[in-house]
Amino acid sequence: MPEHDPLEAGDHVVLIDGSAYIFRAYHALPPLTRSSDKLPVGAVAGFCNMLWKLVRAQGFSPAPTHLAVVFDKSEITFRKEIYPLYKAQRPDLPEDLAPQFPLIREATRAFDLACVEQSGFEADDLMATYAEQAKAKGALVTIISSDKDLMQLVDAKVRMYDPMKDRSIGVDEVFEKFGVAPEKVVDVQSLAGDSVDNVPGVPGIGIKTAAQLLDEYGDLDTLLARAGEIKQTKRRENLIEFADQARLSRELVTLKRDVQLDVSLDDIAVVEPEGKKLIAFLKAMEFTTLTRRVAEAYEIDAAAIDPDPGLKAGGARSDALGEGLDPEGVDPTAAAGDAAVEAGLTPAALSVARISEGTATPVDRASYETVRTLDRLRQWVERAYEIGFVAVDTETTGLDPMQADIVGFSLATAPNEACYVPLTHKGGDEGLFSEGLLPDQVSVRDAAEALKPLLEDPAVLKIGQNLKYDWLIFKRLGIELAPCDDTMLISYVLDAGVGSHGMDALSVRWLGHTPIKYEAVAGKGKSAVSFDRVAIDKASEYAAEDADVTLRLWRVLKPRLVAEGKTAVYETLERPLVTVLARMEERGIMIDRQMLSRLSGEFAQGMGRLEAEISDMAGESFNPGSPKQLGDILFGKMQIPGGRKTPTGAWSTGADVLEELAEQGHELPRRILDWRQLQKLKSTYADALPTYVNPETGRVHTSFALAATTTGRLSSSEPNLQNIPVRTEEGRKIRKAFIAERGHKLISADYSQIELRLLAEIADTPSLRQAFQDGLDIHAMTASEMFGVPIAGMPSEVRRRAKAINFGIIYGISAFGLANQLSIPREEAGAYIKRYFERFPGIRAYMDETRAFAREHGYVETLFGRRCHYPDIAAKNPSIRAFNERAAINARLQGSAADIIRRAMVRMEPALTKAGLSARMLLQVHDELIFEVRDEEIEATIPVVKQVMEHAPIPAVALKVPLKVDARAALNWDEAH
DNA sequence: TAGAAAACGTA
DNA sequence: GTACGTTTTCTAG
Repeated sequence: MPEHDPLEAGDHVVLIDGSAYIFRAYHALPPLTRSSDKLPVGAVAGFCNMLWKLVRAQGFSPAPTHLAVVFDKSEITFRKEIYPLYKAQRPDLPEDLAPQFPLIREATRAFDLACVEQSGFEADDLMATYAEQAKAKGALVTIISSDKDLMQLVDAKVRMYDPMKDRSIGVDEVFEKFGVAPEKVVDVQSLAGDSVDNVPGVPGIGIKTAAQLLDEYGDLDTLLARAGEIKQTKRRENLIEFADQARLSRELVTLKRDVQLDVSLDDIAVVEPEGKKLIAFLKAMEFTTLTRRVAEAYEIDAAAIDPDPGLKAGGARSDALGEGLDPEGVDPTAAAGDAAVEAGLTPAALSVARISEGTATPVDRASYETVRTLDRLRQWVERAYEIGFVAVDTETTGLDPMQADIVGFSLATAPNEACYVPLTHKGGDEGLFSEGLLPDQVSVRDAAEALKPLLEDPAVLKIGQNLKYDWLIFKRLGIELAPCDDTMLISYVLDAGVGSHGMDALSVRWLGHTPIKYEAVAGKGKSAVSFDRVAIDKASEYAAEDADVTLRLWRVLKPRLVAEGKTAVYETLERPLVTVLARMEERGIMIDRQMLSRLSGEFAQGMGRLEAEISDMAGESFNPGSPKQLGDILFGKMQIPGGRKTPTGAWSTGADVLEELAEQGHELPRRILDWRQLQKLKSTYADALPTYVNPETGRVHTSFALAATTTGRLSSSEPNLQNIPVRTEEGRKIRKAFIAERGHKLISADYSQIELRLLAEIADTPSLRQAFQDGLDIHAMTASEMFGVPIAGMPSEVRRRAKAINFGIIYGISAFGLANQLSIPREEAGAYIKRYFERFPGIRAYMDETRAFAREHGYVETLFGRRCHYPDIAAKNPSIRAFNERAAINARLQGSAADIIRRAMVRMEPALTKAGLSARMLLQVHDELIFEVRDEEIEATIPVVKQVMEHAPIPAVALKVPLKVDARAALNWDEAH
């Protein structure tokens, strides 16, 4: 905190009535919207211009030494308590005004000025108190407002200024308005009342009469005491009858001048704004003129400063989905619009407000509680019930949710309101027999029992980061977490392609806060300990912070879903998949370890044979696995021409290079290729897979990542079961080792040509669409169109080229890439592409449109509204730019396909259940689903699976192109595929 | 001993 | 030409 100058005589205190300013500016200034996303910013612009003039002391003397922008806090004030009708008939906020409130607060912070609000009090009371204190110290006060309620404060040292009319309001102007001196203004208002604020006053008495009466009787109390003397009958009767109402009105209109201020007068001393922060804000608002002025004043290059990322245009667009959400698939507690409705804000306004809230309250680790007793835990559970949501995070002994044991968990119910519940932390002594639990911990059994009703209660939303992990941990404790919100997935829906979605990164990005690193509490590398060996106080800070941060992220990110029209994407493609994938991981798949072990031996033998031949041919023994040594042998010692270099300048010994050399008749490269194949199959599959078998289940449980790709595809790891070999005969031996349990078979169901079909759909190419509708061989048909060769009796080489072109199109084709793929000159590849576009002009248009859209918006969207961001799409470097363009073109197709199979997966289990089938979905490999099915249910299951997959786009999107799914059952994955 | 690079498995 | 994850080797610390 900067040092504040104490206020002294002669200082100038400026108080801005923030809320009133917004209303006045909104009505007085022409409407202005931010050009990129039409966010209304008229009042914000006026406000910023005014602040800039104030801090630069332009046309405003003396220069302010202290300044605060004062807001109403939208809560119950003492006035509401004494008179519930007070300000009860305020009209609803205009839709384009509401979002400007939080922005004005942001603007104030950007100017480094104090932003003051205090619950229980209106802005007027706070200003009255500041004015009173300033006056007492001999300072001059200016209140920027035209609210007549503030006129009671005016005197020789306190003036008002109406920013809209640009006029000063002193004692004379107040007299003009009320017909009395400022100190009598309260009495006038008590009599005359105020229809706007619903202050009752005395019927039949307006300002004029009130002033006249007060002139005659002196003050309100005297007047009411002597009301019987008044000649006019009606007026006399009213004054007597409504005397109490007048006194009540006085209580309402009299401003409190003795509020206990949270922010002292000294705290609002003016400091020079930090130019960069201010420019970042102004740029985000797209106020170009003021940005330029500020930049000039500070001699800063505005172009070098990025717009405030939390505030810049995010593109508030409506949902791409026209479908109503499946009623059964949507959680009642998930209604993201609720918060907006409650707060009386539009979704965009709430979103902006929450983004600024994110950085407002610092994380205070001292506020966290370590829960030591079941009683305290029950109180936290009670608290979660009260508010209807709770952030949850588990701490465990490892990273594998199928093996790790719970050590403790944390809960958070509000920012800085978080706790950690240690369960199984262990003591320091390393004795062989005494692995003693530390004292004062709730037992796992008691905790699970206390938590289960809460975590399974459909009325309480559980919030987490990467909840699939915690879901599995709780599942193993007999708890099925529901309903859930996952901050990682919300971030992924909103910002796929922008940074990572890990908690630490999100915290830095949205909360400006760096959480404690896991390594800092548990150590890393050799000295790492499992979490149950971490001291409880350290663990507590770390874990409670995780829950706290998760909750804060949820408050920031969740409203963005509504504001940016991405609720349907989140609700249909992300949220329901958490449990679907968790169950798939939980089931795992069976492998034949004996078969893999035998294969490993075979591969080792083959490698040994090859190694002997290789060293013979090379004339020396070397490591065939070393690209460096191999390069030296091939291109150094053996002087084989035609070598290429890798980007780092080393000899390239990739498969494509070795393949070329082999075709030229060189024997050694062929042997190396064979050796590498065996090496790969042995190390990555035959040897590695058995190490992943879970000792308790005897099966392999992969981990599917939901938020790892830019396009919406899943990824699989530990082990990656999405890259099990299939292309070569040797490789397929590995695949044969994936088997079904006794009495079952594996069903593999895969979409045929789904991305090409989506190309035909999205690029709206009738000839391609027709080909799919007619069930033609699409590559042959392409070849026939391009080269004029009839499909019947087509040479396989012609079809192969057309197939390469079709794939090239999906990948965003370049002549360079196609030439590489087909081993033809670049010119020839270019000619192919040209001819392709002549035959299919719609596809060229599709690619051009996608490029232009991505360039303009920085993202593309799938058929289902999923956004894939490409922040480098406008890079100056042409190869980076071209790469991003190809990726964006591919993303619409790959991403739409990913959306479709996600939809199928979400619907699959209910469809199977409904059909009375027990099939278990085990794996997803991008366009393929693997099931384990009881022998007697195979025939009934296949049509259900096909039906769900082929109709997955309905009803969100009705494709003109049919989707085709091939499904087969067998004892192992190779034969099912 | 950690991280980059090269290589290669899949859709 | 797109999208991934894993393994081994190599290099810098």
